[in-house]
Amino acid sequence: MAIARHRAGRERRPTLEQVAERAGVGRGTVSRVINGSPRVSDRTRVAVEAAIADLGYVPHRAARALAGNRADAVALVVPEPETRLFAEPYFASIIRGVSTELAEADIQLLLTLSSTATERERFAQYAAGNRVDGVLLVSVHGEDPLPELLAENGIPAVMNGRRSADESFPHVDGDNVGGARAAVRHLLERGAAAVATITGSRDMYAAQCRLDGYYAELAASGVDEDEGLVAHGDFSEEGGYRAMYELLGRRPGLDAVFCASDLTAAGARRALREAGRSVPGDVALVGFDDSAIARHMDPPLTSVRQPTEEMGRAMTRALLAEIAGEPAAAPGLILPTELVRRASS
Amino acid sequence: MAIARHRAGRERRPTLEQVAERAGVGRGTVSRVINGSPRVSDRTRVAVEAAIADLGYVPHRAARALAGNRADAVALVVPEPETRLFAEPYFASIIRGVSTELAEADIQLLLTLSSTATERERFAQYAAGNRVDGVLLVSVHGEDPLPELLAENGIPAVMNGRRSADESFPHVDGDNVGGARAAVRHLLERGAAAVATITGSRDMYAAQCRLDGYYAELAASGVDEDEGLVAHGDFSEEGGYRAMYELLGRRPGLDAVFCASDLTAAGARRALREAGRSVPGDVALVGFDDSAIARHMDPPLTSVRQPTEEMGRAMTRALLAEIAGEPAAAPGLILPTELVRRASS
DNA sequence: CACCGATGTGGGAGCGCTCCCACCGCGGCA
DNA sequence: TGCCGCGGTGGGAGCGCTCCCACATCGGTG
Repeated sequence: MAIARHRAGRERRPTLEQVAERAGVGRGTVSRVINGSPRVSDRTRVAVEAAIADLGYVPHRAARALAGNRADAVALVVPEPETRLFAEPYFASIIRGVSTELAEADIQLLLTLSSTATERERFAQYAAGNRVDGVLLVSVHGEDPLPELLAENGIPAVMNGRRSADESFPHVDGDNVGGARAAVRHLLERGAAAVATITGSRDMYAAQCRLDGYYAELAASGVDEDEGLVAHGDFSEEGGYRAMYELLGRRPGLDAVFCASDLTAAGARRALREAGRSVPGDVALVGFDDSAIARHMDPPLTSVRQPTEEMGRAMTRALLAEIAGEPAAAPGLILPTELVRRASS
Repeated sequence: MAIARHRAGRERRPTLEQVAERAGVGRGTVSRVINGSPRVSDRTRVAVEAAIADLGYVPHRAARALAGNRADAVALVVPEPETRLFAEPYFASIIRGVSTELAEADIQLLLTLSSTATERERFAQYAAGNRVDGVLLVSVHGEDPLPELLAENGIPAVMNGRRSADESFPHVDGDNVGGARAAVRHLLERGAAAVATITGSRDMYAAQCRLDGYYAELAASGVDEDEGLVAHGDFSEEGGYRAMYELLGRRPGLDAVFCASDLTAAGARRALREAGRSVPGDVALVGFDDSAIARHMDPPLTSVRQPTEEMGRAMTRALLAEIAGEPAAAPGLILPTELVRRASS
């Protein structure tokens, strides 16, 4: 029901009008100075700036938004079931990237957790209700109606990641294929004879890419594929644990495993320990995401890091461009990943 | 420089006026219905609600804010150097609590990362510029000028944690003393003969509380204090590592350690492993915060969990009450903590 | 010397709401 | 019957901006 009462004792802030009076100019001129219009003489600009400083004037956001038919704010939408995302450095640094980029443009960041599909539809409504200029989407699943809802309503939006190879929605993603290739190449270079992999959820495109990268690197290195070395996980620790046992049962001689996520690697590591295999002595292990777990595993886990902060910045820049009506250069942007070597391989 | 151009193709949303016309009433009446005023007859209310539904009307936030002299938004301020906070489930679930509570009140959440002290002052300016109705503060350090700046400007604010025992600023905190006591009691009950502790940064009040709890529980259990069993860390892994070696040097016979944070415990665990001590066989280990690391340590770490989601909700409720001008019931609120038992003890 | 465009500038007209005052109609009371 | 009070209602006035049109002013041009 929103906020009911006015606060007492909060002094009234100076208005444009007062600045204008003080500077001895008209309202329009002050507005021009504030918005960096070139159509103001230097002398006038200096005088206005002085008045602004004197009065400690700060533009009133709501008034600006109302008059200018914009919000000067963008929303970052996070699926509620995945607030675990917050627990990832991945996400933290995306936010940092978004935040710095927005600060430069003097645009506010609204954080929205949406749980149900209905709530996401409601959000599209709200977004349309002139509350935000654009939307940043994180962790979008295949069935999520939000991207299309936003598109229908003509609300600029950019998502993190892709839902398929030919994603038409504007997006910024890390190079999953390249990261997986680097990981596998690293294992091969270390002399691994049988490199296995534990995949992520099969219905997620990122998991598919990481598997593709695995195959691609093997092919490039002239190593024959062996389906017995591929086990399916679901990005979870438990999935990694089960898949590792599966692999050990099928190919006891394997000496390296590329896991589709750090959590998966943690599960695999547990299974390996139970099975009496040492890491990296018997089996070398590489994960993906470079999350907090990776650094704190025993031994610390080699992992693929995505340029997350830069991804946040890139998403934001793309969104601001879209909002400004600039024609999109490309539907999406793929940023390079990096292998972080630690003791597990 | 804010957003320059208008978007094309975005259909114009219906206004209050149009709803009024459709329902055959005046603007004021529709406004009353929207704001839940009791001074509307049932028949009129029904008619207006029907018109709202027909038109898919959504109030225009900026217009509301401007006319009503409020923002319907609160800011959550996170010190930039501590975006590592994001990587904590602690923080993630505070956000979840804040977010759900705000959603119920239909108030927006603004996320602000502020790095430097100057930037924090600038933020106080902005906050005063009618951008937000209130502010939530996380991870406030002793020298931070922001709380006082906000207070001077009469901006409602609530912080998470305390800077000292007699914190006068409105706050919500977890029961650090109680949590530490529970941890130590647990270790004693398991039969530990010599319970050591590794503290957090000495200049942080939370660290002091956890140490106080350690002493308090020992006293309550009739165990004599032994300064040799207390080593100082700084909440970091490296600090825990060093402190653990210090302890092992001084009291080789210790068989339990209460660590002021999970990260500290991870460092201690590494030192113990190097020293050939098993966990929990030789030494039982307990951490604090119940972070992601705790679950993924080997063995999984017993840790003290704070009711973080509830803390987020409580902070928000307190803030909304303050904004509404309700007299604060108490300067602060302390919520109980809980010991999560795992294999490390 | 009249005319013109390029610069600057002032200020009216809104943006979509909330607030509040005026007003209407009705029942109860003297 | 006349008057008061009150639940309900309409709509004017503004919130602080941006947009844009109108109006200087000034140096070239023909």
